[in-house]
Amino acid sequence: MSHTLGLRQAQKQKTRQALLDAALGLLEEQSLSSLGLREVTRAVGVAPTAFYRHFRSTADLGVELVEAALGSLHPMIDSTVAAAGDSEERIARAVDLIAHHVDAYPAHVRFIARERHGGVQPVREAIRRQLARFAEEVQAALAGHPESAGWSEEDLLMLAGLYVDQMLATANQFLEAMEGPADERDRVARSATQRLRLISLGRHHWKS
Amino acid sequence: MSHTLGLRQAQKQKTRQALLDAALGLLEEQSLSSLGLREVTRAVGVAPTAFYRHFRSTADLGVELVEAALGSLHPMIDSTVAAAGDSEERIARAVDLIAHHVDAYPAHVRFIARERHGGVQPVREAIRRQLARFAEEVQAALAGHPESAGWSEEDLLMLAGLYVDQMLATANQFLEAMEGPADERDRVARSATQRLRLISLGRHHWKS
DNA sequence: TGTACATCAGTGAACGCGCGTTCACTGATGTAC
DNA sequence: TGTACATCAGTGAACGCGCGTTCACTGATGTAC
Repeated sequence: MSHTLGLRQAQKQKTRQALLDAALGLLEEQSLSSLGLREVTRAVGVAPTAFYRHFRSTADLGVELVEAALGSLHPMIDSTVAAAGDSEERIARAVDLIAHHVDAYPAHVRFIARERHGGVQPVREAIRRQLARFAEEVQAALAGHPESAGWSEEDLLMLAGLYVDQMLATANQFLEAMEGPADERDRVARSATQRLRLISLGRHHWKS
Repeated sequence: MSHTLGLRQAQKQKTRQALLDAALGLLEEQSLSSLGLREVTRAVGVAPTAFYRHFRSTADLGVELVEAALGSLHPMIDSTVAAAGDSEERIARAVDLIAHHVDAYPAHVRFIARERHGGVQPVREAIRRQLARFAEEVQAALAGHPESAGWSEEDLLMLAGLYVDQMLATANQFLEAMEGPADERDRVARSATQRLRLISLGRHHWKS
């Protein structure tokens, strides 16, 4: 390692992370636009004023949460869209990957769903940017498939956007299923698989 | 007409509607979970306590807004899914209908997008119920098509859900396009049309 | 290693403000005769 | 039509409370020599 953080910096990072974690927890039951700075500091156990050492406002904190929730997700694309195997294998892998991601990070998934169209403009913008990046990356990965021969750039981006929307819709359905009966999860997985199969079918018969 | 409302009842309805309208306006820039009762009454010009003559809470008002935003939309299904014409004609009509609806009721569309995954549980529930009804109605309409021969109930509902999600996604894209350059609207219309074409293609090659 | 000074993450008191909710009220509308 | 009483949508004062933000502070950590 090139440089260890000083004690002071390390402690600051720890508090900062605690604020982010506490906020994410509180956001499971409300929207960012009603999240109070004092709520967050109270949950962490620091003075309200300590908040300002890390964030300008709760909106600012929200933008950071977007990065935490979506920033690390980009490598997932290669392991699905650009992976080996036929359509059916890729679909199974994608649905499985989404299910596991929702299990591992339910609060992140809920946060993105909630704030994508939420009341805080900078956060909406940050999510929109990240999702646009996802769409472009999926587009690039799709371009590598032999099935994409003859497709225009525009239509490939259309298909990529459709896939990204499906990814989010499926993640939300898994999330909602967590609060219902146990077999609801399987139902969601089956339905999501069928949706992707139908899209895949449409793709293979596109302008051919 | 069978009975005219008394003056008192008529005036009460008028105030009630003014509260709903004012709330919808305020919700263009924030989430329901941060909407204050006093904000709403201030916008209307009545005393804060007057609010309680009409709603228990802002969450209660939100549920009423869901009915206002989605309740009147059910007849739209017949004029698209169950209408005459081939796939291409139905797709053009659907995209056009969505575009006009967003132009006519932008605040309703924004409200539904924002609160579908928002921080107020009873409102989320109300939206979920309405969308489930839409999906069932689309399913029933799809069942009337000759192309649906051989489809299982489950797969028809899957397809119906896909269409409902597309409807919402497209409405949101039109809404976002209203804040951008004028040609963005056309781009959204074209992309939505292509998405529906691809889904339609997949549908026609399903298990055949 | 020790000393003197600088930095800065977190503190705690204080502020003015708007919130949701309660309560007894007013006065126009509705109803019974 | 007129009178006496009931209803009830909207009022306005009052309450306790938590909010975001300011400010000067403290004391542990960091740095220069």
